[in-house]
Amino acid sequence: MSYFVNVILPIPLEKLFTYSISKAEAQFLKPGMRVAVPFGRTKIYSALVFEVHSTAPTVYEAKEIHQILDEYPIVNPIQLEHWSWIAGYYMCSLGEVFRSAVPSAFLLESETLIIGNERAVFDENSLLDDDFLVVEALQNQSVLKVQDISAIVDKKNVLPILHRLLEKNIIVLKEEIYEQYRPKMVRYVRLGNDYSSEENLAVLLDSLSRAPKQRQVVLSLFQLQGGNSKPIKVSDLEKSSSSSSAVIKVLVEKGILEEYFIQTDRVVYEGEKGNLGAIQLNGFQEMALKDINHGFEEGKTVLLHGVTSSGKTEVYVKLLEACIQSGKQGLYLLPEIALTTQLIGRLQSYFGEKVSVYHSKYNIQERVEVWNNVLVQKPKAQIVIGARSALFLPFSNLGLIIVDEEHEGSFKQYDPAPRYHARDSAVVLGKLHQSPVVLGSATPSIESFYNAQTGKYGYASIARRYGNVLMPDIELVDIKEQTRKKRMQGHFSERLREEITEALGNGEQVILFQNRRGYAPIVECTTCGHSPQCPNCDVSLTYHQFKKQLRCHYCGHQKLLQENCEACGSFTLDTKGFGTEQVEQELHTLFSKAKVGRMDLDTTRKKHGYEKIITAFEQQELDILVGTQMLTKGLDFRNVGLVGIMNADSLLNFPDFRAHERSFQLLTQVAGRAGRTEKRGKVLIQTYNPYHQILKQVSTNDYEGMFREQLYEREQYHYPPVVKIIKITLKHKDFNKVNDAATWFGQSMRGYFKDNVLGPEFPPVSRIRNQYLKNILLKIPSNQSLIKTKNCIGKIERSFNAISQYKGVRLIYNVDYI
DNA sequence: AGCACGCCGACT
DNA sequence: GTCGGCGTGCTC
Repeated sequence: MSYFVNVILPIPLEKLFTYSISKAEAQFLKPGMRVAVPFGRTKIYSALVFEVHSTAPTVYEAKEIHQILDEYPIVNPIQLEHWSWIAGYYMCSLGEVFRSAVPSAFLLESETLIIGNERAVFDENSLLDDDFLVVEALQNQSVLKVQDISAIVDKKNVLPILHRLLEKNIIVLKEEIYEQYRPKMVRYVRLGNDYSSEENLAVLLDSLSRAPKQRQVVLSLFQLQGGNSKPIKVSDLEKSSSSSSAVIKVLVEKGILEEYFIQTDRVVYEGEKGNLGAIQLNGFQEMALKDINHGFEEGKTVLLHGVTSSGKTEVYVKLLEACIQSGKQGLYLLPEIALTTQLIGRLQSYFGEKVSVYHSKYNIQERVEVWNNVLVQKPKAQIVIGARSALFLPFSNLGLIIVDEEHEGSFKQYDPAPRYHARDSAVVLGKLHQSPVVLGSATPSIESFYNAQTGKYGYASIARRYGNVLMPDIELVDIKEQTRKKRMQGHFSERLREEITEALGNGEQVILFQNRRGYAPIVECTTCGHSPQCPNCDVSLTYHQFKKQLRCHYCGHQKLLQENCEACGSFTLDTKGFGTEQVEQELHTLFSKAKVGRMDLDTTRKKHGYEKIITAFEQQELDILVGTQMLTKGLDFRNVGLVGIMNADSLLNFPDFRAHERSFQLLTQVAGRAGRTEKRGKVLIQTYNPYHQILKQVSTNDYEGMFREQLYEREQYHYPPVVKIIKITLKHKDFNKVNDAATWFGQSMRGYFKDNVLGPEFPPVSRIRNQYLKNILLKIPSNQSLIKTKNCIGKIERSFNAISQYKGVRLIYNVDYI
């Protein structure tokens, strides 16, 4: 009998691949273990075992696996089931889910190594120049990588060289896969065995009298040890003896010191022990908790709708407490940007070292550690707080999933596939684990609130702010009128200036929100009207004053701003629109004494940039903080008396059916940053259109009014949650090809789905990185089968792929597009 | 997705 | 003449 495995490869191919294995391997291998397999002519990939069987493939000969990479499954059956659901629902391959679900360190790829053949006999003079360079390099270094060769000969394509050398038997190739994860080993030292007794030590110190540095090190070691036998890190010793590693190295070589290694965790929590159960819920929170548990009993996902600053976190803590007391694992999902030190710190102070954190700013090594801790159910990973990808950790015993800020669009992955929504995938994961799920928000998404209204989800609410702090007082400022009366200074209305002055006078801090980074989104020549465009994308370049640069926010292209117009040469350049940089600059002139900070992608790109700004603001080193929507998320500043929204219209006029919902959420969330203590906070919203319905609803905090109105509109025009939508994007560098292909695809779709197909239509930015885009939107009414619909799209795709003139046009499916 | 193979312009 | 460009087809 022969044995086979079907494996998932981390590539966007629909099928599983079959490899042959020995009987022993068949007995050892389990689904969820990784194997290295040869793929194509040269590559070796890490693949994940999906099933072990003994049915030989009929139309091809299965290759043998290269090696087994795991001793036990790193992915469990529940995950595989969850992945299958994601692949099916979001229309992508299992391989794509695999690729984004596991830490990249698990996905080893092979690298071709070039090794010199020592026994080769050849005439050096017969070699070409390039070949000779390689041979020469191999004499110094026994192993070379392909990119090394490429650097040596300064050519991109080194295959011909390798071919020639291979033919002459001068080199051998080897495919090597690397385990990327290395446990972190910390170097420790102790005194060598010969010197353990006191007399010997005296002798030793004597003998070192002429080597003061070394003597100092030995003395320091003693001090550090302080009588007990705890291990001493080399790095600590270096520090306390203020000597170099060279000195220690000499001592080790002399045998006076002995070094040894201990494997340690990269991710360690260094705080106080958790003080479980120390929190006391107020009546409103208590009610919400009861409602949530009631929903859980009915087996429902529960929406927790609590106004900003109502103390949802405490309710989560109570839920998590119950979860870990029953010995289960808890998962707390947050949007990436809301994963602040503030919140993590709070959770850790409740749960101590039972909390692990998992998000994209962690390096791959740290992620592997969290993964492994969850896999073996270590207590230190009993609660995981993380961004959307934490959903993929190998939980086997989930007892609770919290999705906080559930309305956040960033829970939906946009690119690459799988384009999954972490909130919805979490609900499915909860079902698989029979674990309850709570979705929390101050401004629930229309979808979730709709689900709560229709009884699909349970509902709990906290309508009061914690400590009975009043909701902020929201005032709309008509900047059209202000402009007419010439009361504007830069982008600041008279009211805003007054309020800022007052707040600063009271020693309060101010947050100003402008949802656009850079100085100005458009630079325009007032003589000829020309404005610099991105060469790769169909957008104007944004001016960043800091480096006098023009930048494309889509592809990252940048160049220096010239002083005169690049089209007509005149010096009459002007800017249109404004971003955070400009607000910051205006503040410097208007409030020259205030210390101003800016928080946007440009100032937080570095690993700790974000934290630095937040800490500076928290510790009141800054008076005014200007920022983009980053500052709406989960930040809790005590001393903010005023929040100003520089321009609400840019949000409201966004060409999308969710624009109003999103504006309401964003504005309410920013407003929520104001006045989190006894004093009532003030919010000023500057707008050209103060009578806009959404702004009124924001100012009266009328979520339900907003919901009713939006739902009515979506029922009228058929948008979610009344229908499901799939956005299909066609992408190619040739404009006409995309156009024709999209027309064909749209027509085929219309053949099946009639008026439920919208487009094809060019998106607002129709070319990104030199690729043209065109979208088709499919609406799926609730009574239409999703599976049948997707099968049907699949059929159209197959016909499409058979048309040679559309070859190379990429199809991108985005289910539940946000 | 990679990556090989194959065919075509522009330079050492 | 080679070098490197991209189109095409396949991967157990």
